Amino acid sequence: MLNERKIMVLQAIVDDYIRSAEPVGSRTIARRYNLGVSAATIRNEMADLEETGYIIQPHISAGRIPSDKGYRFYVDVLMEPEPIPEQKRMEIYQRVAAYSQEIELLVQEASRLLALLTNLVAIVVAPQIESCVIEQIQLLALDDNRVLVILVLHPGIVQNRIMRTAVRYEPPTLQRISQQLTDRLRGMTYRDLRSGLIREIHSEFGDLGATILDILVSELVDSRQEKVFLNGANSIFEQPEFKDVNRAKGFLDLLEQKGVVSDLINSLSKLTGVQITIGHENPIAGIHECSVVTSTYSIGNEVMGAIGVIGPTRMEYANVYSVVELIADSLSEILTELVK
Amino acid sequence: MLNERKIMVLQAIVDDYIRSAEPVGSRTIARRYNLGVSAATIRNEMADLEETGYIIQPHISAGRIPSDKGYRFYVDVLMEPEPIPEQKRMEIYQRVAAYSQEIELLVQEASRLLALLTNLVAIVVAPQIESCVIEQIQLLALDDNRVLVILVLHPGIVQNRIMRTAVRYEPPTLQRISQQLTDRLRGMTYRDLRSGLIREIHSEFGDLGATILDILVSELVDSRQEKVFLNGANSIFEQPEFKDVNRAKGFLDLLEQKGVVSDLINSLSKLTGVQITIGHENPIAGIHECSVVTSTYSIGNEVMGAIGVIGPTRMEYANVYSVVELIADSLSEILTELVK
DNA sequence: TTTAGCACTCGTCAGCCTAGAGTGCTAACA
DNA sequence: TGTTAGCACTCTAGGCTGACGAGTGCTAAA
Repeated sequence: MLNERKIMVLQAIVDDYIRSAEPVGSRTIARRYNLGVSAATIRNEMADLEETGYIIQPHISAGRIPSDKGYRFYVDVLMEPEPIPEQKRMEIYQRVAAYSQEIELLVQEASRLLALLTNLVAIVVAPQIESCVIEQIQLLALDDNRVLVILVLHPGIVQNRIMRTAVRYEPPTLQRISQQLTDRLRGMTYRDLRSGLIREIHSEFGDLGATILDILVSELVDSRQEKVFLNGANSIFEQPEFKDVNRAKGFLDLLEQKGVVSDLINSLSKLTGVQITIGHENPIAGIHECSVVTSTYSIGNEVMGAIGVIGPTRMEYANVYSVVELIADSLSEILTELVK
Repeated sequence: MLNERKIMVLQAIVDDYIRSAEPVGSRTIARRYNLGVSAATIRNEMADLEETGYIIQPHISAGRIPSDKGYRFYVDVLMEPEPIPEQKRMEIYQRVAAYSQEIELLVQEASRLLALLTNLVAIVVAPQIESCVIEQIQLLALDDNRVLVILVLHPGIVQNRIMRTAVRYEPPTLQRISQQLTDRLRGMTYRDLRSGLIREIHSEFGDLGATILDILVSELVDSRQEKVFLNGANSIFEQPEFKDVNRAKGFLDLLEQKGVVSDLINSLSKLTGVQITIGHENPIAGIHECSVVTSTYSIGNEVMGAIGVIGPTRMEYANVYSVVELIADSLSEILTELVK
């Protein structure tokens, strides 16, 4: 469909536009990229490219910019992921690894780094405790009327909650109940807990045990809404497409609605590896002029969450691709190592 | 110094400017606020007010806007905190209280609410664990080479960290060490731990105990940098003073440097009650055109952190004052109740 | 002391113009 | 048949201008 020269012209347009954010004219291409033909010839090719939908003319006397279809072709066919030098790879890995005491901090740092390296808005969905396996439940007497409930989930996630009690519970009692609960629930996931099973188990325990089960389930309600972190929201002001305040504000407001972002990320990260979604390919209206680059991160073989960036369709795909991939991989590696 | 009428004129200027964000002219005042005198008279008064520094003329043929000194007078003398209807007070209290399972969530929610109600950027400094008293230390075997260290601090703050060990520790051993550490450290603060004391204690314990002490101290390093939450950063775009993208970006970038904000808040919240700092009164260059309204929140009688908003000097002081006060009070009340 | 009137100063905005970039078309050329 | 040069045309960005309106300070009269 596209002959050699058309492809070269398209590539020149995409490259130039990504760099300059200005519509690219035929003369610019002829001058800057020496394709061996004159501007007039390039004009003809551009007319064809426009007719087949790869490029767009914002107004009649302007240069051309890539369409979503043009970017898609670029990403699928032309783009070569920009290699990241080994030293830089190490640096990034180290910097993320420095936060490996706590999973949430780790993920946050990955997000921050991602924003920094791409100059885009970084989005990270924290590990989803829904599908984590319960490892241990421990109760701890704090004083006469407070008990600390500690829940340890498989890949090293610890959650706790303080519970009020009417009477004092002695350590041996708590120890016994801890053991009972652990024996009964070990190996289950949060998801299992929610599925009616809870009611069945409820009766097996005394008052305290039942109350704790309730706490676990209500905890679950919190965890249902995934934790999403945004980073580098400010950096979008560097992009000329957001020089208009209202547009920038609209975009940020949209991202602020956390449900929106996690839906987006989840819908995109069904597949493994780096996914690129361009403009109107995005399921959410309102970001039809944005592209999203995501990947998932895992512990062992299990996908734990997603990470990605969002920015204008005009973004440095080759670089962003590599960075997202690298950070997702680093994260997986560190997390896997962590729970080994 | 200021006679009755000058005060009325000043009040009119401040009120009108806060509302409209446009320089206020003498005719506007004469028309809108019926002071019983003509525009010309008001002009004379305004000339005097300008000479004594209460108002400023942005350019020669414009109306007047309040200076920092003008706002200061307004805040100290003229302003009456805007009463919040009982029903709304309840609503706010309830909404914050809904998150009382966990202190950090609670504080976050207060911040979110503050941003929502004031349309400004809300800043909250989370409880400072530095000055919290250690209540209990508990060790829990997770598996052959991981031990969970749980630290319970006095006002209901729980921290945990997973520790790698070379060998397996049996529950009784861990129980014994937990008890030893708790006995020895109970009643101390993080701050105490840092102060050389640690080395002294170090030798009293075996390998594991010493390692755990180290973890507590390194935990401390993290906690040193206070947790600061920003909320509602987007809302500043609604303020006309930030209609310029670069200015807005500069402001947000400044706030992003978390050290800056916590220094700011700390320096302002030495005193109890609501503090208002206007324009150049602020210690930080870069926000000389902003005002900051802060208050502290406490558990019992001990100040735990600070909460506040930052926005352009032109802000609805009366309303913001009341809201900040209410939320700080609610927070204190809920937290105090929580640890009782 | 207050007020009306007047001359004066600016900032804003619409309208106009120009320079520059870019196009499509046509005709000539290889 | 594909390529190129030339040309007329279109459109935007940006600068300039002049009218308008808001606002002031000053003066003189009440």
